[in-house]
Amino acid sequence: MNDHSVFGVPGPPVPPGDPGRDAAALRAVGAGAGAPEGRPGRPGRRRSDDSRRAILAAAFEIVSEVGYARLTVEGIAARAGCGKQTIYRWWPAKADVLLDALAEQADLHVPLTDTGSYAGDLRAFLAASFALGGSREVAGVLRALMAEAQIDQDFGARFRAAFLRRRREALGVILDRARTRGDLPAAPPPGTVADIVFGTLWYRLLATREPLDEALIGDLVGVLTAA
Amino acid sequence: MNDHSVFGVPGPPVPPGDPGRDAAALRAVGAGAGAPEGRPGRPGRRRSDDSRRAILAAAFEIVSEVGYARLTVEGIAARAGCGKQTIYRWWPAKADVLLDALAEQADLHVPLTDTGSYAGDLRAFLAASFALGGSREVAGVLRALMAEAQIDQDFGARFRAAFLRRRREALGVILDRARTRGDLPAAPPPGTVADIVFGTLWYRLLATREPLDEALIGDLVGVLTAA
Amino acid sequence: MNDHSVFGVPGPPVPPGDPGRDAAALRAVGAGAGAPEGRPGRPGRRRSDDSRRAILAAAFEIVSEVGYARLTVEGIAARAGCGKQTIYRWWPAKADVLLDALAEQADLHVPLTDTGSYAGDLRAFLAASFALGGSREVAGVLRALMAEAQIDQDFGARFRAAFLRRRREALGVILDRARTRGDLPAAPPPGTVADIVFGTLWYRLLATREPLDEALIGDLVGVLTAA
Amino acid sequence: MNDHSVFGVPGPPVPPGDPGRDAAALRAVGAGAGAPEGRPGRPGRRRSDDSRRAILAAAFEIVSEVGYARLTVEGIAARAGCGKQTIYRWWPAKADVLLDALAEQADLHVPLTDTGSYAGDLRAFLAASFALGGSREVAGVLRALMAEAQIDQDFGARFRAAFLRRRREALGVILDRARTRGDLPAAPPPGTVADIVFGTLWYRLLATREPLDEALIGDLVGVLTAA
DNA sequence: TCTTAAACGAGACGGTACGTCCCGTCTTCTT
DNA sequence: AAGAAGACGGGACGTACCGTCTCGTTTAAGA
Repeated sequence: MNDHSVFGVPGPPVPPGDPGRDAAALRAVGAGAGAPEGRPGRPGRRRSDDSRRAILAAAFEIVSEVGYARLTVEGIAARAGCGKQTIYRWWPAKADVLLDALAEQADLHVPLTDTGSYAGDLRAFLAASFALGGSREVAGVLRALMAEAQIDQDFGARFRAAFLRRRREALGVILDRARTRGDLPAAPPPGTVADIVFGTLWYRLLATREPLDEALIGDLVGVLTAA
Repeated sequence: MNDHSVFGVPGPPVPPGDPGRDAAALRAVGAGAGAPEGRPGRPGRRRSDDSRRAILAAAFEIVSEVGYARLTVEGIAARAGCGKQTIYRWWPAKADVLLDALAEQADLHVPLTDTGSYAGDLRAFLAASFALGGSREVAGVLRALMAEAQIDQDFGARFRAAFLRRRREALGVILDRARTRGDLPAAPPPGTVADIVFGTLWYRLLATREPLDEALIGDLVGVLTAA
Repeated sequence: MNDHSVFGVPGPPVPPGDPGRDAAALRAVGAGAGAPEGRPGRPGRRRSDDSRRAILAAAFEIVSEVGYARLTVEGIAARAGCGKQTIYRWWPAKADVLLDALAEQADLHVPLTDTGSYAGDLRAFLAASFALGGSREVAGVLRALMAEAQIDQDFGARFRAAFLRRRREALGVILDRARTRGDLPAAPPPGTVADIVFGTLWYRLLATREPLDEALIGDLVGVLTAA
Repeated sequence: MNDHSVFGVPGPPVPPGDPGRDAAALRAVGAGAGAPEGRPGRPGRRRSDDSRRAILAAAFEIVSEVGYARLTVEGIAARAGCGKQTIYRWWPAKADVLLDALAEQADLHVPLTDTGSYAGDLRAFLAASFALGGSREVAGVLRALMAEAQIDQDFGARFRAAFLRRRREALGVILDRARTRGDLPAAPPPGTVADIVFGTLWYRLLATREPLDEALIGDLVGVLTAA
């Protein structure tokens, strides 16, 4: 397997053991995006996949049209044609809806194809990451999620676990491979490489809002393969 | 002059020529932190400096105690013992209050002492910047401001102009000096150096929330002086 | 049927045919006092009758204690233990709340018993009307409503339709009966009789604030049955 | 002297004895309309008559244009080109400004010419009173004043003393003359006559808002001279 | 087939904060 | 001392959403 899925990798969508109170929270991150099957052997109506998709689409559209500040749960429900409770039942906060919507709308898969060299792998990884931010809508959602992660501590934890950490793990695969191969520079250490790579990327997105272009990829690869 | 003030450098706080309608909005960013002098030769009660300071202190305290999500204009007014209108009169949004509060509470001056080498200058710059983020309260405010800058477009523009750009300009002084001195590496270009430096810094603050430590300074300086 | 209810006479409180968009506004005047039944066969939580009653009671109490000038929607909500929106959802203005509270608290029914003579009917009508104004609280509410009707044009129209007109209609029944019976004086015409009767009553209430006593009843009946 | 001035009759406009704290309140009612002379032998700037007139005119215009609900002290000051303090210095409430504005704008003098008969005097009195209410603007102001008198107890007392009582006194002159002359009916007593006359008049103004026409005069005179 | 249980749409609920308006007071400089 | 100007502390407005709580309805699983 060459690809690394951002969401949904580690386990089955629904924890089979305990459909308890916190199940929604767990499901909502990384798994809410998956199939909406409630545990099979249970009475009662099943989760509506139509609603789920309508909600994600509505959230993505609204945030694209009017921005995160004007994204409200009531607005999502109205556009999706569902009740508010249906949203609160499955996602703990509107940012989680957006996180799932991102996974639904954008291709978050990072190619981890072995290009034969650390520089090549890095270049491919950066190109794919930059492509993501190339979409105005996706960039807006990413900015909103990172912002909300600062404001809502709980969502921050979920965002780190479900999104940021997986990107770092993906980069980790490349670094492992380079170490095995023997063309990984001694410095800086892998953790710092990740900080520099993702830091630069996010800084462009959040602070300068300049496009993520080819030149930057060259510069970053240059800096990280120099020593 | 060796120091570079983050706020208030380029010009006098109050535009001397035209005390026009939008002066309040202008003053509120980066200059609202300055003295609250309405032009003296004008009728009418003067802006209360007591209130101004009470508001900034209240904002900083509240955000330190309960976080940005629970910082409200009403809460600031209540703690500062002033009316809400007094806040709205001088700051366009609560984030602007916080931006001024930051300038009031934290030492935002960056030392630009010439240490004799690019590496030394960079090391000093990073140490001072990291020291800022070392305070739990200041780090919290910085996170909140960057978050709000993503959510409120107008504040984003003010935040970039009043804060982010000035930090880049400070770093620019170091890079200029290195170029003159002749020990600036050919790559990466200055703009990318800034992206990498600030990107890494902010990424630690926003994403990993790991402490900004000595090791990271060494790694960054190493990477940027290698080529 | 001998009695003439001030509110709710012409039809059932809730128009059975069409529960349209403006139903709330209609219900709020003269019918808001009735049962709070949203049509049963509708989804969604029903209107809370506890809240409705608590709001009316709170409004009446506050206005009795501190006067109409210090009656605020926020105060009503606080005392009633409900949200402000619950008030705004069902009444267009605080005066309408008070109008319903009046109907809830005071006996606004006017006895139209046939006493056998115009003078007797009139005397009974006046006695019942005066009794209303005899309560300090009810008199205060009536003054406030008439005042608000002057200041808020829209409420004025509702007040006339829901209160003033119905009183006139009640008096009209007496006049009709007298005409049929043949003991109605030729002059003045019925409309003027109503103007004189209600005018004198309201003038005492609003302008002189003297008690509405037996002597005045005698004088009025005397004047109107003289010719 | 045949005429009876509504305002300013009983005494000199400025109480000569004590220019104390409450002087403004006293002067403001019925006397604020008079000459704006501060006590002559006093240092300091004299009261500006320009401002006084500008304020009264502004108040009358605003209330005519947008109604009493939207009449604010700030609005008056802005249109009059004066400071708010200048209003608060001379009038205790905006309704008092309006009361003075009414006296300034409308002819409130009631003709007490002796027509030779009670019926004739009454007819002339009513015609003059009805003429007042014929102006849309003046009617609006009267409605607002009576409304405010219900809501603000203190203004109510001033309004009764400065306006309502004087109208009653004017009618009292007619009644006295009729008694002397011998053509005053035994019933109803003078107080009730005033209640009926003014009650009917105000009721038309406040409640039915129908025009005050000739027919009503005839009916009233008929009723009151019948017995 | 009937019962039970869950999810659904709808929408009212108690509540918090918003940003605005205006109050009446308090400086400040000018007349 | 009064005037224009205008900032001040304060209170209420009417609105927007929050997250929760009924409602009647729909859909499934188990009896």
